[in-house]
Amino acid sequence: MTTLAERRKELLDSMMKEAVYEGAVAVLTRHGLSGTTMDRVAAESGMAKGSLYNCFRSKQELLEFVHDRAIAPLRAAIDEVVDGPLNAAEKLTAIVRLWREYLVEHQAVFEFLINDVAAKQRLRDTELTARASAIRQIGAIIRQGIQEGTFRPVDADAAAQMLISAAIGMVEQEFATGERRTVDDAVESLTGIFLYGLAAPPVAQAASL
Amino acid sequence: MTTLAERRKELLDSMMKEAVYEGAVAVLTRHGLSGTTMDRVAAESGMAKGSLYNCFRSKQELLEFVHDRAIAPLRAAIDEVVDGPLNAAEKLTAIVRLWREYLVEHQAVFEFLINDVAAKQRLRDTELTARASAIRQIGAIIRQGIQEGTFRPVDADAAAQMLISAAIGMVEQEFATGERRTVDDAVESLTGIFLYGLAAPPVAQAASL
Amino acid sequence: MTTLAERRKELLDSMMKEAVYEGAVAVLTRHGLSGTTMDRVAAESGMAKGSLYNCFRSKQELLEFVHDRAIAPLRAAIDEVVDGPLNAAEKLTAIVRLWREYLVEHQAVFEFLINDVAAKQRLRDTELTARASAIRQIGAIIRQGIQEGTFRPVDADAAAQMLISAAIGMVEQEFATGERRTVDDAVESLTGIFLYGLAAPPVAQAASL
Amino acid sequence: MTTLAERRKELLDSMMKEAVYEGAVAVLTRHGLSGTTMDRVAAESGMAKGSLYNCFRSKQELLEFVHDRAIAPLRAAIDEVVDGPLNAAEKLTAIVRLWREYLVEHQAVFEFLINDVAAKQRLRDTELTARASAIRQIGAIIRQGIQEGTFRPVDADAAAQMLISAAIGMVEQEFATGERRTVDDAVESLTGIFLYGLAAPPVAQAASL
DNA sequence: AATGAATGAGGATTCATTCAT
DNA sequence: GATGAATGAATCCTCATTCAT
Repeated sequence: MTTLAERRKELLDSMMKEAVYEGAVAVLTRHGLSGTTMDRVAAESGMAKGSLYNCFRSKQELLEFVHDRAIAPLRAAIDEVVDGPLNAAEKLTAIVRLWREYLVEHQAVFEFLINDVAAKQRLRDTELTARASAIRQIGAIIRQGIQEGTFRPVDADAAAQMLISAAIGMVEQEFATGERRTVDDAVESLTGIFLYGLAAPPVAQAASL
Repeated sequence: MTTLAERRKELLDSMMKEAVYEGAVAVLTRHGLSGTTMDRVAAESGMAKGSLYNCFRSKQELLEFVHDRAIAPLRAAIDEVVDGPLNAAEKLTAIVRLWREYLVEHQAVFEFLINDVAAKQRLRDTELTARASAIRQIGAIIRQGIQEGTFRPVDADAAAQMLISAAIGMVEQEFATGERRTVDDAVESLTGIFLYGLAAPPVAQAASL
Repeated sequence: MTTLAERRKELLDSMMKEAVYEGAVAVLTRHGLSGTTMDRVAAESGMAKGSLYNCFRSKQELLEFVHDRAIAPLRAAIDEVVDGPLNAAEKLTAIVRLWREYLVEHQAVFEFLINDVAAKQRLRDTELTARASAIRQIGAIIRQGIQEGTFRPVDADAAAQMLISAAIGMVEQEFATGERRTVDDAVESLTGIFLYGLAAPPVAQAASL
Repeated sequence: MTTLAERRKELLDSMMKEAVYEGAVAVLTRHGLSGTTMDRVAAESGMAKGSLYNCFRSKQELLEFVHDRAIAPLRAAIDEVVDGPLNAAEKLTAIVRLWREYLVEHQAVFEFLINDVAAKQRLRDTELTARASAIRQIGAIIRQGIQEGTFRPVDADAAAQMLISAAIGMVEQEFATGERRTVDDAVESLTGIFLYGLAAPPVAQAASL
C-alpha cells in the first residue's frame, strides 16, 4: 500500500525538483549567484515560494541540489571514460575534452558551478564537488600511467589537481577575454604541455644514441 | 607651505587606510567575502562607519583598495624576478615559488584575492588583477624561453594561464584537504610537470633497453 | 474558479492599501513630507516594513498611491460639476467651492497634496495631478463661457491656472494666519474677483456724474 | 578701538556670507533643495564645512539667510513701486511685472524660493517671506485703489493673496510646460483678469443709458 | 578663527524564512 | 500539500553636527 503512495510522492517530488533545477539555472544565468533569490527561483519554477521550502530545508540546500544536479552528467561521462579501455594519456585527453565541453556549455552558471557553493559555504561532502571527484579520478589515471610506465613517477594527486585547475583556468581565460578556441585546439594545448612539458627535448640525449 | 598640512594629511590618510586594510582582512578572514559588511569593517578598524565613507566612496572602492593593497607586494616581487638575469625555466620556478609563498601566507583572504572582486564586479582594469598581470608576465617569460630555444614552441599565453591556474589550484587543494607540503616539494612538483610533462622520456627508455 | 481566490486577494490587498493610506496620512500630518519615512508609515499602519514593499515597489510608488487616493474624491466631484448643466460662471463657482472644501478638510496633508510629489519627483503623467487636471477642466469651462458670450475672450488656460493658484493661495493664507473664513465668504471673494475684476464698473461712474 | 576690529569683522563676515550665498545658490540650482548638503555648499563656497558653522548656527539658519538674501532685491524694487506716484492699477501691474521678471530670472531656485523653506520648516517670522510681504504691500495698494474709488470694495488682503498666488502659478505653469510667454503678454493676461474679471461687460447696462 | 575628519543616528531597500489559510 | 503575505534583521549609504588641531 505504502508503495503506491510512496512512488507517487517520489515521482511528484522529482518532478518538482526538476522544475526547480531549471528555474534556478535560468535565474542563475540571468541574475548571477548573488541575484538568485528564493522569490525569483520560485517564480521561474512556476511554484510558490513556500513550496520551495517544502522541498528544501533552506536556500543552501536548494543550491546544493542544483549544483549536484548540474554536475551529475559530467561525472557520469567521466566515469565512463575512467572505466573504459583507453590508456592513461588517452583517458586524460578525453577527460580534459569532457571538462572543456561541459564548461563551455554551462558558461552561464560557470562561476556558480566551479566556485562550488556547497564546498564554499560549508564544505559538506568534499567528494561531491565536480572538481574533487575529477581530481580523484584523474589521480587514479595518472597512477595507472605511472604503473604502465608511460608516465614519470610524479605526485599523482598534485598533478591531477593541476590538470583540472589548468583546464578550468583556460576556459575562464577564454570567457574573460571573449576569444573562443576550437575544442581540439584547446585540448591539445593543455594535454600537450601536461604530457610533454615546456622544456625542449634535450639534444644531448639524442646525440648520445 | 602646503608641505606641512599635506604631509600630515597624507600620513593620517595612509594610517587610516592601513587600519582599514587590517580591519578588512580580519573581517574577510573571519566572515568571508559575503559576510564582510561595512559595519563590521568599521568596527574591526576601530572607526565609525561614516569615516569609512570619508575614505572610500563605496564598499566596492574599499574592497578594491584592500585587494590592490594585498596584491602589491607579490607583484613587486614578481617584477623583480622578471627583470632579473635568470633564464626562462629559472624565472618560472622563481615565480611559482613566489606565488605559492604568497598564497600560503595570505590563506585567510585567499578566496577574496584570487577571485578578484574588482574583476568580478566590474572588471575595471583587467591588467590590475594579480592573476592577469601574472599571466602576462609568465607569457613573456615563456616566449623568452621559446626564443632561447629551451622551450618548445607552444601557445605562450595559454601555457601561462595554465601555469598560474595550476599554482592556485594546488594551494586551494592543500587548503581544502588540510595537508601542507613544503615549499620546495610543491614548487618542484609543479615546475617538474610543466617543464617536463607527465610523459616518460621515450629516449631514455630506448637507451636503457 | 479564480474568483474565489482572486476576490479574497483583492479584498485583502485593498484593505492593506487602505491601512497604508491612513497610516501614511497620519504620518504626513504629524511629521510632514520629509519626516515621512517607511518605518513610520509601517508602524502607523500596523504592519512590518517589509510588507510595505510587498505592496509598493518603492517609497515613491507608495506616496503616489497615497496622493492619488487622496485626490480621487475631489476629481470625481469636479467631474460631476463639469459634466453638469450649469453655466460657466456657476460651474466655476461650484468648482472653487469644491476645491476649498477639499483643501480645508485635508489641511493636514495639504502641502503634500498640492506640491504634487509625483509631479515633482518625475512628472509621470502630468494629467494625473489634481492641479493639472483641474486646470484642464476649468480651462474648458472658461472656453465654454467665452463661446456662450458670457466671458471675455481671454487666454482660457492661463486664466484657469490663475484661478486654481489663487484658490490654493487663499487657503494657504488662511492656514498660515490661522483665521478661518466661512466657505461662502471665501468662495464669493474669489469668484467675485475672477468674474468681475477689481476695477470699479466705469459705466456706473459715468452714469453717476 | 573696537570700532576698527568690529568693522573688520563685519566686513569679513559679510564677505563670507556673500560667498556662502553664491555657493548655496549654485548648489541649489545644480542639486535641488534635497540635494543641498552642507558639504556641497562648503565646497562650492570655497570654505571649510566648519566655517559654515561659525557663520550659521545650523543648516536651517543658513538656508534662511540665503532665502532672505535672494528675496531682498525684489522686495526693494517693490518698495520703490509702492512708495511711488502711480495709481493703484498701475502699481499692481508694475508689481506683477517685477514678480514675473524675478521668478523667471531665478527659475533655478524657484522651488526653494517660493516654497519658502523658512516658512515651511518653522514659520519663524512670516513677514520675512517674499510672498508674505508682497501680500501686505499689494493689500495696501488695493486698499488705496478702493479709497481712490477705482477699485470695488473687496477684501483687499484676500485679493492680494490671490494675485500673488496667481502670478506664481502662472510662472510655475510656464516652467512645467516649457512654453515661455513674453513679459508683456503674461503681465497683461494676469492684470487683465484681475482688474476686469472674466465676465463680459453686461450689455444691458449700456442699453439702459 | 579656520579646518575637515569623525561621528552615528537614520533612511530606503532586500530577502530568507515562517505560518495561517 | 500548496500558497504567498508577513516579518524584521541586515545591508549600504547619507549627512548634520561636533571638536581636536
